[in-house]
Amino acid sequence: MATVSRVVNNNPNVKPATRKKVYEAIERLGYRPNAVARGLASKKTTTVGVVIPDISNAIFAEVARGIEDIANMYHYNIILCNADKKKDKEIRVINTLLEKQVDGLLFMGGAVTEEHLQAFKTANVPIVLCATSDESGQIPSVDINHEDAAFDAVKKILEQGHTRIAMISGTLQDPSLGYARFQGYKRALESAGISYDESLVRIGNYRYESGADAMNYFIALDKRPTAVFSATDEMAIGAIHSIQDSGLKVPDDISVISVDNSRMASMVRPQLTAVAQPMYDIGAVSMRLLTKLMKKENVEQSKVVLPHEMVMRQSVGGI
Amino acid sequence: MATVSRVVNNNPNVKPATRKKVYEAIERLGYRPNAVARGLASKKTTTVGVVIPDISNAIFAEVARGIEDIANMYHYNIILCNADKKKDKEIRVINTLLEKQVDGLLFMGGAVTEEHLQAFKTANVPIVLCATSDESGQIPSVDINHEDAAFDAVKKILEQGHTRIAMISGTLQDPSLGYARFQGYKRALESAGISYDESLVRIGNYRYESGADAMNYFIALDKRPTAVFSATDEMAIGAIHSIQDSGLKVPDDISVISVDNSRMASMVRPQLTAVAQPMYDIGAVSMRLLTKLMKKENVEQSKVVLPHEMVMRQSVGGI
DNA sequence: CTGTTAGCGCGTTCAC
DNA sequence: GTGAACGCGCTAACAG
Repeated sequence: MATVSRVVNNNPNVKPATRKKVYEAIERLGYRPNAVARGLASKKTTTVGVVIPDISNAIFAEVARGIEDIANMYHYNIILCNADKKKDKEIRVINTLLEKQVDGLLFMGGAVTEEHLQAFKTANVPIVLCATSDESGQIPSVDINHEDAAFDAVKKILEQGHTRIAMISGTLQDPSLGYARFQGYKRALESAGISYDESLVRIGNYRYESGADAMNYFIALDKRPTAVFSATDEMAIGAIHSIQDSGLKVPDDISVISVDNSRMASMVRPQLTAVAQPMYDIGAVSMRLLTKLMKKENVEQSKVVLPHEMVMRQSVGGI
Repeated sequence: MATVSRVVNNNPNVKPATRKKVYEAIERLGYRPNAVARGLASKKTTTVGVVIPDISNAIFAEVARGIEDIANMYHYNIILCNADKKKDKEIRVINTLLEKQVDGLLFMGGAVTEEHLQAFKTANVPIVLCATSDESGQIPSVDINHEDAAFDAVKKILEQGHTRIAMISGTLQDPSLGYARFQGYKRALESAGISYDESLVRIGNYRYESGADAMNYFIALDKRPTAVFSATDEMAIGAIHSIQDSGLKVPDDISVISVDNSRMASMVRPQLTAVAQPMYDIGAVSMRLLTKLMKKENVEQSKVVLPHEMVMRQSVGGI
C-alpha cells in the first residue's frame, strides 16, 4: 500500500526492482490513482480556481490561455468559472471554489469590494488578482496600468495635432477598463490644456455595436470630433465601420485609436492603431506568481504592473 | 456530525429547530464543507472535465461558454484543459481528468482515434463528444454536419452563377473542419457538374494570415476564381482583405463565403455571408446531454446533429 | 528500503 | 428525528 504510494508519487526511497514490479501490477490491473482521495489525505488538490468575467470574450480567453499554459507546466489543473463581473456571482463561485479545496485562486473580475476582501480573507490559500485592479493594494496582482495606457493613446493623437477628441468609454463602474481609461483620457486632455467636453464622451458596453452607435452619435454632432479614443478594440472597430458607412474616411476624416491590441486590430481596414495590453502574459505571469505563493516561496514583488506599448498601424493620421 | 451532513445536503429528515441551530453554528464557526472529502465519501465530485483544442480560439471559447452556463445551471463545475488537437496531449489530459474523478467528460478535439476510444473505455463515467466527429459512432456526440454545411455554402455560390470556385481549407487531417468541409466542397462541385481543380484549393491553418496568403495565391493565378469558399470565418476575412488590398472588390470581383458565422462575420466590410454553426448551442446541448447521462436518465438520441443555416450578408454576389 | 498504523472530512448505514 | 460507527482511497509518520 505505502510502497505503491511512493512509486506513484516518485518517492526515491524505493528499490528499482520493487518499483518495476509495482508498475507492472499497475499496468496489469489498470490501476488509476484517485486524486480525490489523494487530495483529502495530502490536503493538496493540484487544482487552482479561475474566476473570469466571460470566457467567450477574446481578451479574457487570451488571458485564460496564458493561465492554463503555465498551470499545465507546473502540473496544475484549472477550474474555470464565468462570473460576468457580477459581484454576487463572483462571491458565490469564490466560495464553491474554496469548498473544492483549490490550492490557489486567480481572480479576474470587476471591482474588488469589501465583500470580496472578506471572502478572500476566509480562504487559507493564496489569491492573485489578474487583469483586475485592487484599491486596497493588499492582494497580490498582475495587470497593466490602465490609466497610463489610455493616457498614452490619447497623447498620441494629441501629438498629431488633434484637439477635438472624443472617447468611447466602458461603464465608469468598471474600475480598470471603464474608470481608469476614462481618467487617462481626461488627464491627457488636461495635460494639453484642452478642457473636458462632456458631449464628446459616450458610454458603450465593450461590444462592436455600441462602438458603432457611439460613433454615429459623434458624426451627427455639429462640430464632430477629428479623432476618437476607444476604450477597447472591438468598440473601435465598430467606430471605424460606422465612419466608413457614413461615407467618411479613416484616418483622413477621423482618426481612431484604442487600448487592447487584440488580434482583431490587424483584421480590419485600415488596421487599428492601439496601445497593446499583453493579455497572454498577464495570465501567464499571474499564474506563475500564484505557483510561487502556493509553494510558499517568497516573492519580491507581489503587485506587478506589466508594460504596455504603442502599436502603430493605419487608423491614426495628422490633422 | 451526521445531522450536519443532513442539513448541508438538504435531507428532509431534520427537525426545523435543529436545522436552524446547525445553520447558526455553521455561521458562527465559519464552517465550510469540504467538497473533496464529500467527493471521496459520495463518489461524486460535481465536476466535469472539458478537453478543448484552444480556449483562445473564438469558436471554441463560445462553445465553452455554452458548456459552462449549462454546467452552472446543474451545479457542476468544469475543469478546462487545452489540448491543441494533439493526440498525445489529449490522451494525457483525459487520464488526469479521470484521476480527478470527474463525473463526466466533454471531449472536443481532433480525430477520435482507436487510442481515444481505448481511453474512453477505461473511464467509468459518461463521455460526450462536442463539436467533434466520431467515425465509430459509438460515443454520444453533439455537432453539426460539417460536410452538409460546406455543401450548402458552395451551393449558394453556384446558384449565383459562379463556376470557378476556389477553396481555402483547413488541414485534411482534421476530420470535421478540414476533411468534412473539403468533402462538402467537392460534392457540391460534383453535383453541379464542375470538375475538381486541384490548383483552386489551398490549405490554411485557420488563421487570418493564412487566409490572406491563400487568397494572394489565387489572385496571382492566370485564370483567377470568381468566388472563394473558406472553411472558417477568420480565413475568409483574411481573404477579403487580401482581395481589397490588391485593388479588387468584394463581391464585385470575387465573392467570399464561409462556414462558422462567428461574431467577427459582421465586423468586416463587406459583412461576411456564412453558414452559421451554432457554437454556443453545441456546447450547451452537449453539456445538457452529459448531465442526463450522469444522472443515468435514458436518452432517446445519443448522437445529435444540430442544424446549420445560411446567413446572407454582403460578401456574395452574382457573376 | 518496506510494511503497519492512523487519520484526512465527509456520507451512509444502522440502532436508538 | 438523531447519534454512533464504519469506510471512501490515499498519504504521512513510524517502526522495523
